[in-house]
Amino acid sequence: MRGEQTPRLREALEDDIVAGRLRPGQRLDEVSLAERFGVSRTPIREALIQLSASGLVDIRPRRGAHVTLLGPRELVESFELMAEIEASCARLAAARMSAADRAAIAAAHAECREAVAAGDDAAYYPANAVFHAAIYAATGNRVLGAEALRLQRALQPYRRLQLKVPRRMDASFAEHEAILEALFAGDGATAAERLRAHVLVQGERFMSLLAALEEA
Amino acid sequence: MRGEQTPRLREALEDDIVAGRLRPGQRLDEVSLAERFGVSRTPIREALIQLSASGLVDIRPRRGAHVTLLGPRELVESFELMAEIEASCARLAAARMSAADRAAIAAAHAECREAVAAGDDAAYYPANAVFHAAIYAATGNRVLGAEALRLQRALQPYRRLQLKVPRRMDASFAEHEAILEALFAGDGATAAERLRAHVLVQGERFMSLLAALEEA
DNA sequence: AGCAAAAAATCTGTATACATGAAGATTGAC
DNA sequence: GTCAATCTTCATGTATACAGATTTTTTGCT
Repeated sequence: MRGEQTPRLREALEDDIVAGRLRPGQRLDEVSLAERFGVSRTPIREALIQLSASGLVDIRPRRGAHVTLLGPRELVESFELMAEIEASCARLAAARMSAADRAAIAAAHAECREAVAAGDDAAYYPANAVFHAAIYAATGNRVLGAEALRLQRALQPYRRLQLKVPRRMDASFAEHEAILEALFAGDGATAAERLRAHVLVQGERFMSLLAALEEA
Repeated sequence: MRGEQTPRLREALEDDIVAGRLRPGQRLDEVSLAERFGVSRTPIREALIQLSASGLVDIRPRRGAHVTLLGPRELVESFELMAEIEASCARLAAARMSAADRAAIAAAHAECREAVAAGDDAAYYPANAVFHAAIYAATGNRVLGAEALRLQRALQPYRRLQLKVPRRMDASFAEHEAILEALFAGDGATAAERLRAHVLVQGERFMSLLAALEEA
């Protein structure tokens, strides 16, 4: 066949993981996946290796590939890294964003507002991701932006759970508003601090949820 | 054979790239590499994919693998990302480092001092890397630390050139001293700012060098 | 009936084979 | 002599084959 299998497979698997159709910890059998996608094991294997590198899949020698299941410690550390990177994005975006960047952020924020007004969790979820991504893009630094996006996707499966926390959506939107205010005022330091806290609180709330779940 | 080839190959190739034996832009022919290491193309291919994910190798469809050659823009952006991450490390390390972490940083700094005293570029180079790595480790955040190390290695091939700038070693060491002072005083904000500047200046100096080279 | 040990089945890791697309060489024309 | 087009060669991408290891199942013993 023509040389287009591996990227397609990687994207398909990535979508499955990020969207939650494949859950953290689940085994990824090469033969089954090969049959499912109608290809041989080779491109499946290559796609899994790539996903392993971006953190979505965990491959251990002779034990196969599994959807990454972060332990409590790694989860806290990952959210902290995310918070630091997003804070950097905010600081740089405040200093550099173009009019188009500003418009994109405002548009994403409006999307979030609509979801909140409608009380629609399912709609807030992607709108939130777009809002954050718009800030990454506004830094003008594509390497930094790509890194932020990679982390965002790696943590997506875990955020899913946490959004079920009551009233989280409203609190999240209020935080967005404060971030946006500082950002548009050109106050990078404040925007960075608020965005850092916004991300960190997600990690903390998730940990609380995790602790509660483990009690049961 | 036993399942130990791919990791070994990845490390060998990574060493070759980071140490400069394989230069940015150089082609990585799968068949030649397979012959050189006495294995088939399969594990070579898997190692290359992994290196591609960590940024050391660039694979383009039907065009083969090459040692990553960052363009001017990507280089500036990568150094900026590195600067942001290292600044975060400094801030967190100042707040959290243990006595052992402090000792490790001090030891690495002493190594750097010896290299400077001896005027030994070749020795300063790895000692500098260890000094920075000690700060990453002192954050207590392994995910963050791993990310910082990954970037450090990806940029290593470019730093090599830049260390040839006259008197850069002395300036670098002086900056280390200022960073260490703030760090040991528990002043995370100052340590972060100094480390950020320390990394950024490397990127800028490199760009000047690059511009000078392109003139010739 | 429960547990342990051995055998069978299965899956991973590596090697090899083959086809398609790309790069280079050679030949022909201007 | 130079440029272009075609053909040849070669490398990548995918498929398939095979060996070793791991896991599961089955069987025998307590």
